[in-house]
Amino acid sequence: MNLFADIRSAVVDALGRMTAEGLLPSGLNLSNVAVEPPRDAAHGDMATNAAMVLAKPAGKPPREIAEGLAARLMDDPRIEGADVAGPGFLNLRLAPAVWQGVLRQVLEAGTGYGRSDIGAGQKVNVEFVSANPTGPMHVGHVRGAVVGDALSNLLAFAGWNVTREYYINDGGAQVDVLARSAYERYREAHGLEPEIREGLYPGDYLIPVGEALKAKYGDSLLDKGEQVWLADVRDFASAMMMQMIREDLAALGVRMDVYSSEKALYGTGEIEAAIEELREKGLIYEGTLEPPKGKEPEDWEPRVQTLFRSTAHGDDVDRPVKKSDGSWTYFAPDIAYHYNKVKRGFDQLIDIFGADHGGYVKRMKAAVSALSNSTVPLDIKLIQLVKLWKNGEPFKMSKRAGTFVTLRDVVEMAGADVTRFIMLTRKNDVALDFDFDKVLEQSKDNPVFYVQYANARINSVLRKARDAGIVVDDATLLAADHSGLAHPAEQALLKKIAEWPRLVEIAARNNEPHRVAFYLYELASDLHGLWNRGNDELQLRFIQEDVAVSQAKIALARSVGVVICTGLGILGVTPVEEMR
RNA sequence: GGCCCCGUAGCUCAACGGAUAGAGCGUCCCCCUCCUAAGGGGAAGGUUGCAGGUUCAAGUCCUGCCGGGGUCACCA
Repeated sequence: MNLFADIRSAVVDALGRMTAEGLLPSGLNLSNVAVEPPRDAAHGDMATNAAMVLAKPAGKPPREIAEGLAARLMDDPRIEGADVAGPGFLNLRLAPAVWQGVLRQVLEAGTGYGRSDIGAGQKVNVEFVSANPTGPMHVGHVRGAVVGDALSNLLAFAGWNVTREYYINDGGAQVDVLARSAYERYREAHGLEPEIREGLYPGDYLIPVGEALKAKYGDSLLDKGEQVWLADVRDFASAMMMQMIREDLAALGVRMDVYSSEKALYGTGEIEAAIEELREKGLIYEGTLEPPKGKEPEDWEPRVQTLFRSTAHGDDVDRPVKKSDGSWTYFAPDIAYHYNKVKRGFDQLIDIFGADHGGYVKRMKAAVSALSNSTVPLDIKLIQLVKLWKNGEPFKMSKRAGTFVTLRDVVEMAGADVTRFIMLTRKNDVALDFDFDKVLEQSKDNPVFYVQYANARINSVLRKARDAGIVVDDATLLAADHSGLAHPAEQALLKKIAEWPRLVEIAARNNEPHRVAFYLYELASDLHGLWNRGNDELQLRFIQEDVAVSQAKIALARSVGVVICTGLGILGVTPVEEMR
């Protein structure tokens, strides 16, 4: 289905024949042989670097290899031209019918066009969001949630077996803080003055938790010491927070497959087992860390700790897994959790972290490397900050939480579709400006609108055509004679559509869903361009006097629409049919 | 100071190790008897922070600097 992969196969076959004829040595490594769209359309439709890659190992000048390759590729009816250019590129020109055939592929496969099997059914776990259950999700979580979800969609589309997972950090001190904060709201629910001391969570969102605690416990917890109520209130409050977080995620269109609890790891022996596993590999020892080089913390004192020899797996220093009081550091359950993922049989792990967690990448990779004997790759994507803007100035206030802007605020102000798309208009490791005014604007400055508008225009064509009595169902469009689609603007659009399967594979291989958003923008741009040329050149309009000609052109428009809908589906954005 | 990310057109950003580094905004010029002008076409604009290295080929990989951000042992 991937035309570029198909032609690459032809190139590899031709190279094989050259080897058989003794023109090339056998056993050449072809992994770097690529077939890709040239940057400059004047270079033809596709280009291969085969001759340059093989020149050295084959001991022949690149141009000589390229000439031989060209001659053999010309036997392929799909290939109309093969010219050696530059330092040894082989530029290929494909028969128009090949490009027109793309329409049949799209109209046959529908939104399955571009689906790939490069994932080969491998099990991949995508862990994302993993916010502490101490309050509503805020802006900082939105981007990670969207990237994780879109990446999951993308990988599934490319043939991976994907599990979306949320790791609930409910085992640390911050849930105790939550409990104490909720307890004050519980007192408040009884008409007492809450004491929201420094360090507690002040947000109004805990008021309902206080009410619920009152409903459940009546006044039985009042005037009791913390040791009486802390555990119960903690569990109760964090469960309510998780409920709220699930609803927040749902509002953004994100659904998790698995929620894993940090707390649930304690007391089950899982942490101990994971550390024991490392110990058996000789990676756990009692020792003292050197103080950080250069800038030594004020209160530094040498201390004997239980350490994980993460330096054996690429980390810079070894990392403590136990505190001096013998309890686990936060890292220990993280190790156990990742070990758990390895044991569940995932072939590949992906973590989506905030950029402020960049310091944990090496140690986490070291742990997974150690525990999986380097068999399970862990890719960690760091998500940079989102800066909110409104009316030309930074937007910080939230009516709901007071101190921070929540996910809900963003979704309610911008809508889930717009929010999701914009969050994917930057690579994950670059900071992103989210301007409420701009993202809601209906103009070409706004990429969401721009892409949606292209789709709306296509639907408009289909409506008009139907009104004119032209049959435009996919089966009819599929059967139409597409050979008239020869104008450069039409061919350009066909080629762009042909790139979609390749784009999917590249994006999936690199775990980079933003590429889909950029592609859709380019595809929409080509559509708008063709559309506008129809203003001057009537023969480029989709709807013509001749029904058969119309159907061919509408097949092109419809195919663009299919790809836009497919791409938006991967991003988790609902296509807009009409934009009145 | 160590480590991580970023540095590309005036601005915001793309570019699986491939050819003459691309879009959008902004600036300038132009296009509505026409399926949605909520759009489109064109011009100008670059030593890809600097210096080396690897490679047939480097914005991309390696080393060292410069600048910005993040992070740095019993917090998660």
